Amino acid sequence: MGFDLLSQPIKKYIRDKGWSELRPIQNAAISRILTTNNHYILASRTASGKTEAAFLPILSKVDFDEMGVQVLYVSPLVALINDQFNRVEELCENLDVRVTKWHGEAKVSLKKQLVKQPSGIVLITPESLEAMFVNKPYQIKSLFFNLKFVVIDEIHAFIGTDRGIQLKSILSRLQDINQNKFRVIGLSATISKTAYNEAKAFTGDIEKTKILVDKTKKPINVNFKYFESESTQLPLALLKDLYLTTKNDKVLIFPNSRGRVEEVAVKLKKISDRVNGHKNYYSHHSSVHKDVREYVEFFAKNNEYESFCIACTSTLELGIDIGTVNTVVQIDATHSIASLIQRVGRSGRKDGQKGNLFLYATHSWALLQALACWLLYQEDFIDPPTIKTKPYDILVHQALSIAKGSSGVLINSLVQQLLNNFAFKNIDEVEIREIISHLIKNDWLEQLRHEVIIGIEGEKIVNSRDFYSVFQVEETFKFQHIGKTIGEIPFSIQIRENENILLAARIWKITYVDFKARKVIIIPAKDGKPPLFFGGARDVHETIRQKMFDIILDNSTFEYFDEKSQDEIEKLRNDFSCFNIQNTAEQRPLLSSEGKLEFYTFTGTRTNNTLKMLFDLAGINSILNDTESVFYFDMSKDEFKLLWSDLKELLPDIDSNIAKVLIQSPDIINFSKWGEYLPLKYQAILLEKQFYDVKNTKLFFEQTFFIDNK
DNA sequence: GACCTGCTGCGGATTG
Repeated sequence: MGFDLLSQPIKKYIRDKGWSELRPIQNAAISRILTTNNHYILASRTASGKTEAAFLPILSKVDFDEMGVQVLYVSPLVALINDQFNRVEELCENLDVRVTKWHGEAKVSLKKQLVKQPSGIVLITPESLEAMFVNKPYQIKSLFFNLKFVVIDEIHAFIGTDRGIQLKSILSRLQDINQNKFRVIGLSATISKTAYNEAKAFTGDIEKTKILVDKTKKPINVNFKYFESESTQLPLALLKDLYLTTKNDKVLIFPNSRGRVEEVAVKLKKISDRVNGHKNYYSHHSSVHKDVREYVEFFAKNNEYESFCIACTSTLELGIDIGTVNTVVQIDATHSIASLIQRVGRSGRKDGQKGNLFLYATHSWALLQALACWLLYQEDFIDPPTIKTKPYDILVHQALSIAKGSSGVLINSLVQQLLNNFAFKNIDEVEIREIISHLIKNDWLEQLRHEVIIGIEGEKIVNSRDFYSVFQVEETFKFQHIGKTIGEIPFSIQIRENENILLAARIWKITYVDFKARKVIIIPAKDGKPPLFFGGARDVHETIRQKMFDIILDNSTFEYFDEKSQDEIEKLRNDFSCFNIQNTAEQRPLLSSEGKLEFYTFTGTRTNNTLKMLFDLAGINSILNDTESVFYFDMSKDEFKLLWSDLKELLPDIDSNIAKVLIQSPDIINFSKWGEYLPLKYQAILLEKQFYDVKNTKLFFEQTFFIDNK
């Protein structure tokens, strides 16, 4: 067993803890990490002891008397670093190892101490690593030349994201300055089989990376409830039911948007006040100030007996420790199965305890989507990540980072560094040279003979505090009450004097707006509106849409449904009963009535985006409602069918068509922070992969047959 | 209706 392989101090730690046995993932990880030289991805559900699974063997194996930092732990969240710092320090209590936090809010004096005498374990974010490469290029070598292990926590949060590509690039650069080769241990929540290779890609050596999976699921009691919504506000009946369901419990509520989070928190609190219930109603999302959020986390973690209710967005989806939660509520569907799994995983964290999940829906398509996600979760299907095979935009960022960090680099050397970087393995030399020339042409880089340095325009970019991250952020207004910041909200028409607004589960009146300093002064009020936010809807994968279609066309009933939920599903089934569908994989309903046409595609968001672009290019007027995956047209079905075959002609030349779209509306590339620094042709490829889905659209054209209504 | 994540280095004022 794993235990026997561990070193004496680690064995003592386990005995002192009184653990009677190790978890399956821990046993597996200990023997593999200690007896092989492979990289590992440890995939298992939340609270299954993954951190210990990685650190017990690593602490047994590594000789911390050696020079240089020995173990680097990378996390997507500062809050997680602060949590894990305490756990790692505890794990090290029988060892003489220095553990250092390194992120934007960590103590500068401790960072300086580490630089002076590099050793032990460092906990860091990808952005702080990026900053080290840019600002401390010489120190990074003395810090990390002798690194033995890199632990990537919550690696699923990096898979299929720009931040993940940045992290890969940084790890590749770290491996280059390492005297040996460090090993990588990735910790992941349950991920899709189709994501395995993508997870392995973080180590730079797919062949030598093995995945250890513990498929054990937490048993969950699930209940679906339906309350039709007739306005933008949540129905009172839903709120009352929600109050009664959760009033004596420790609860997380996920209502999908920041505005809704505030609405839920304030309205439940009001009900609770009226009937003398508990007062522990909180809201937790990115616009609530960090101090307030930390207080909420602290309260949830440290009170044993009191009930509480936190309405939140995906801020509480990742592994921040908030102690015991008994019940999770999801209002309307999650956009993905992965997200549902993460949220479900937050309940019933104690061993042997069942989790409780309530899925409330306010309209039939949300109910259908929630059900589809739940059924796919039961079938162990998880949506595959979207993979950007040619991340030109992140390459631009890394090229600037290397140029800044080296203060002068030979062009050939820069090209080689990018070419050898495993984050960019699908981008070839011709492309890299073309992109570098474009950077030089626009003064982001400057050529001096065979070298490049940062150009005049480039200086503005790399010297900004915003350089280290690869994601976009909106500018926000600070909301302050007697000198205390309550939250930060992006500009909207609501930000004006005498407007009342909900924030941090309280109601406020705006008394003063300072547009120059972006500051808003607020005082408590009695009544107000949820804050407005503008943001894109999130992509839904075609498998979820396919499942939704399958549910509509079969006749199963669900024991975890309330009566109204079953009624709503039956209504949808009835709406589609006018079609004689035999094969749900290939046939799609085309509903015509009096010159109007509805085309139900039941496909993914990006495929719908691509279809929409093709309709636009062909001059066909259409309206897309992605929530219901339906297009509306003002024409007869015969006209449409004729035009449809013409659309196919646009597909072979899709690249130049996408380039046309870009020229017409250059802002469409705004989803990528570094995309605007690319030549147009590379922007088009980025757009094709991230916003559209040409591959699946081609498949859709090949497979799809229309079925008319009777 | 429609999310989230991170942050250097320096100068100058303030405080113990």
